[in-house]
Amino acid sequence: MADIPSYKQRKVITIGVVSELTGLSERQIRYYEERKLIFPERAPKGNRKYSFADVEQLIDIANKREEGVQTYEIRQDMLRAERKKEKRMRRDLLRGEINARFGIQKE
Amino acid sequence: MADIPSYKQRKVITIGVVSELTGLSERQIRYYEERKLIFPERAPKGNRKYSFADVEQLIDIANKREEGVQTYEIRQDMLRAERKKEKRMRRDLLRGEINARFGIQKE
DNA sequence: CGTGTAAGGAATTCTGACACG
DNA sequence: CGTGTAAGGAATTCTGACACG
Repeated sequence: MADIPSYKQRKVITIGVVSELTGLSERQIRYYEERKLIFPERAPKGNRKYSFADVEQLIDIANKREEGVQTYEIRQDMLRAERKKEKRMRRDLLRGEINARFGIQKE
Repeated sequence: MADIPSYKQRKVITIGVVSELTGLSERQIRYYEERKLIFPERAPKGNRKYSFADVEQLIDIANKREEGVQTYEIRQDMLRAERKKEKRMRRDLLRGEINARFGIQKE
C-alpha cells in the first residue's frame, strides 16, 4: 500500500539493536565502519542508523571474521563483488536500451 | 537469502525514529499505545521497539485523527477488521484441510 | 479527550584514548 | 590488527503529573 517500501534498505536501527541482532559488540560494529565495511547513516545529532541489509552484511562479516579473514580481505572481496555487480547492471541496462529501440526478440 | 526475514514485522525501531518517520510526537505515540491502538515490544531495559508495520499503522491513525476520528472509534474499527480477518483465515484454513484430504478440484 | 510540557532518573550513544598483542 | 574498557558529555527514553479544554 505504501510506495515501494524497501524496508530492508531503510536505515532506522540504532547500534544497540544491531548489536543484539548480530551478537557483535558496539565496539566491533564501529570498528567495521572505520574499516569501511559498513556505512550507517547518521541521525541529526550523530547517532548511527542501520538497515536490515546492514545487519545481514554484519552477520556475513562476523562469519568471515570467525574464519580468520581480516577486515582488509573482506573489504577487497566487497569491492570486487561490487565491480562485478556494476558490470552486470551496465550490461543489463544496455540490453534494455537495445530492446527498447529494436523490439524484444525471442532467444 | 535469510529465512523469511519479514523485516516489516520485526520490532527494532526506537520511538524517536518512529516520531521522525510518522511526524507524530513521542507523546502522541505513547498515548496511542495507552489507548491500545499500537503494541510495541519492550527492550530489556524498557525501551519501546516498533516495526515498520507499526509505523504504517501509526500513519493510518494519524490520518484518521486528522479527520477528527476519536481514538475509541479507531480502536473499534481495528477490532472489527481483526475479527473479519480471523473469520477469513479460519475459512481458508478449513478449505486447505478439505483440499488436503480430498484433493484439489478445479473450480 | 488528546496533547504539551517540566522533572528527575536511568540507559544510550558518541568520541578519543590507552591497553594488549 | 581487532577488540576491550574507563571517561565525560550529550542526547534518548521512561514514568507520573499538571495544564488546557
